[in-house]
Amino acid sequence: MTLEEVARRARVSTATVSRVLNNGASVKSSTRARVLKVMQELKYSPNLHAQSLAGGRSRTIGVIVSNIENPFFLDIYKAVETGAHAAGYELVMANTDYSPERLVASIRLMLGRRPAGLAAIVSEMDATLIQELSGHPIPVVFYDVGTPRHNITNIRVDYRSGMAKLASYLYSLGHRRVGYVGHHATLGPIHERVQALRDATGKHAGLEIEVATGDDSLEGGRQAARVLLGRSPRPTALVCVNDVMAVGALREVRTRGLRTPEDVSVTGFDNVTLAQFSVPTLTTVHIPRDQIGRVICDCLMGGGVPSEQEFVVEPELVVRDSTGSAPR
Amino acid sequence: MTLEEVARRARVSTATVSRVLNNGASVKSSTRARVLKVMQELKYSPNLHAQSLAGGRSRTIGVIVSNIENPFFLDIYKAVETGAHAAGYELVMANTDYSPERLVASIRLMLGRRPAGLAAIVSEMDATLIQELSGHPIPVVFYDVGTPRHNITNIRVDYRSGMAKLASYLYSLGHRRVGYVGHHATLGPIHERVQALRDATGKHAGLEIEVATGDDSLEGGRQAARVLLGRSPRPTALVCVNDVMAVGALREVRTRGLRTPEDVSVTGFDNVTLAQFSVPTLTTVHIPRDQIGRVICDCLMGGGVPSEQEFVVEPELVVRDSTGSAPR
DNA sequence: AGCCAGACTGTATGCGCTTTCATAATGATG
DNA sequence: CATCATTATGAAAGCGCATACAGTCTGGCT
Repeated sequence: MTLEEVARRARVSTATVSRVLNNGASVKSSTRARVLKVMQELKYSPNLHAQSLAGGRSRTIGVIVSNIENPFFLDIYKAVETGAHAAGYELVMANTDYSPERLVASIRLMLGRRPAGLAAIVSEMDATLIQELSGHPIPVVFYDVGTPRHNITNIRVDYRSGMAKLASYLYSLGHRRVGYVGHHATLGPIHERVQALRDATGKHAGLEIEVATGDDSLEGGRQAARVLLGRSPRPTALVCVNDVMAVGALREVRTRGLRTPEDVSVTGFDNVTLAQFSVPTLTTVHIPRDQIGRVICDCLMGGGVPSEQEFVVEPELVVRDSTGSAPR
Repeated sequence: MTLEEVARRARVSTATVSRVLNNGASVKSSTRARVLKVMQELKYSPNLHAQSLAGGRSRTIGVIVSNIENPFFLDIYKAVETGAHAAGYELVMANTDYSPERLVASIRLMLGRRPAGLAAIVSEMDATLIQELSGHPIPVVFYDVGTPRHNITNIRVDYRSGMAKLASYLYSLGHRRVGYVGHHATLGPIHERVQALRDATGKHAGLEIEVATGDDSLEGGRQAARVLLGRSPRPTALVCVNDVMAVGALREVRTRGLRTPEDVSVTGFDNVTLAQFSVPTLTTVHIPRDQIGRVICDCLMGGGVPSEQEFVVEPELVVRDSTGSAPR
C-alpha cells in the first residue's frame, strides 16, 4: 500500500494525500474525508523511511544505554520517553552491555537513522568516536563521559562528592575496613567512583578499601560480595557501585548467616525503586533520573539549550536500614 | 555526507560506492581501498532510510512489550535481541504500558518502519488490529493474545495449568483464604490467571479467593497487598500475578510486622532473577523466557517456522522460601 | 592480429514520500 | 459582471541509495 495507490483510489494527487497525512495545508473537508476513508479501507500506513528521506527531518531520537537491565538506565530511558512522546517524538533504544565495540556499532547505526538527536547514557567511550560525533549536525547528549563541544552537551554526576558523603557517613559509624563491590573497573566513570572512595582514605585515618568486581547484575553483586566477605579480616561495610549490585550483596550477606546491618553494612548507589523494597531497605545515594531525563529532552528537542554545555548533578545521601554501627 | 559525495571524491560512480558498502559484487581492490579511505575521511555513514527504501528489504525486527520495567518482558526482549544480532538483525522496541491505544499507535509505527518481522509481547489487544495485521505481508508473533492465522504465529502460556499447580500446592499447605494480587484485571490473559485460580476453588473445598489490584510494579504489589492484608479475617497466602508484584507484597507483609511464610505465604509468577534475591526467596512459577525468545527468532527470521501455528508453554512450579504451612 | 570471457565500472531508473511552484476553483467585493 | 484574494489541487523535482543494464578494460586464446 503506497501513498500513490491511496491517491489513485481517492481520485486526488499524491500531494493532496500527503497533505491529509500531515494534516497541514488546506484541504477541502470533503476531500480530506474521502482520502481518510480510502486510507482506512486500505489499512494504509506511510513508509517511515520514505517520509524521513523525503522530508529530511526525523521525529526520532536515539538513546544508547550501557545496560538496559539496570533500572537506573531504564528510569532515564523512561523519563526521556515521556518527554519525547509529549513533544511528538519517538525513541529508538540501543544497548551496549558496556562493550565499546557495541557502542561504536550502535552509534553508527543510530547515525544511519538520521535522528533528531542522540543521547548516550553510557560508561564506556571511544575517544575518537566522540570527536567524530562532533562533526555531525545532530545534537548529542552524553551522560557520564566525554566533554562538551560543538553540538555536544554533557551531563555529569559528581560521583566524587557522592562517594565522599558515603565514606564520611560510614566512617562516622566506625567502619574502617570497607569492601567495594564494582563492575568494569577499567571504565572511566566507574573507575572514578572507586577512586573517589579511595581518596576518602586520605581524609579518614585508618580507612581501608578492598575491591572486588562482578557483572552489573544481581548475581554479579552477590559474587563480588562473596569474594570480599571471604577475606579475613572481613570488611564491616560493603560499598556497592549501584543498587542492583547492592541487592545482590545483601543476598550474599544473608546467605552466609550474617546480618545486615549488625554484622555488615551495605550501601548502594542511584536510589532506584528496588532500594526501598529490599530487605533491609538500602542506604544509597540518590541520583535524580527524572531531572536527567528532562535535561536530555531539553537539549535534544527543545532546541533552547545550547550545546558545549555541562550539567553537573549533585547526588544526595539517603540513609535507610542497611547501614549501622560497625561491629566491635 | 552522501554516497554521491563519497563517489565524487573517490572519482568513481555511486554504483561502485554502493558495491563497496554492501561488499558484494566485484570491485578492484585498489578502488575499494580508495573508496573506503574516502569514507573514513568523510566519516560517512549511509542513510538507513534511503537504504531500506531503495533496497526494499529491512534488517530490523520490531518488538512491542506491555511494560519494559518488568524483568519478564525485558528478559524476552534480551533473548530476542541475542538471536537477532546473531542473525544480523537489529531490534526496535516499543512499550505500551498496557494501554490498548498505545499498542495501536506502536503497531502502526512499527508497520511504518517496514520491519522484517514483528513480535508483540503484550497482554492487551485490539481485536480489529490483529485482523488488520494478518493482511500485511510481514510475519508476526503474538505472545499471550490473538489467534494463529496467516502470517501470525502464537505463543501461549498455559496459565491455567500454572495456577492450578500453585493452588494445589497452597491448599496442601493448609491455606484456605487466599488473596490474589493482580493488575489490569480486565485484560484477557491476565484475567485468565485470576479465573484459573478461582476455578481451583471448585476442586479444593473451602478455598476462598479475594482479589486486589495495583500497577504492574513493586509499589503496585505493595498497595494491593495492603488492601488484602487489611481485611479480616486476613488471607494466609498472597498469590501474585508476577514476581515483581510479589516482591512488593513481601515488603508490605514485613512492614506490617508479619513474617513470611510463618504468618503469610507469598507466591510470584515468571521466576525472574529477582525472585532468587528477595527475602525470603520467592516461590514462583517458571516461564522459560529464553525459549520463548528463541521461538520468536525462529518465526521472524529463520523463515523455517510456518505461520498459523501455536506454541504452548508449560509453566513449572518452583518452590522456595516464601511459602509454608498456613498458620492455625 | 582477432576474438571472447570475465572482471570491473558507469548510467539511469525508481523506491515512497515531501514540497515547491503553478494552476484551478471558490468566494468576496465593487 | 469583472476583479482579486483565498483556498484547493495537481505536476514535478528530488531525498540517498540499490540495482539492472550497458559499457569498458583486461588477459588468454586461437
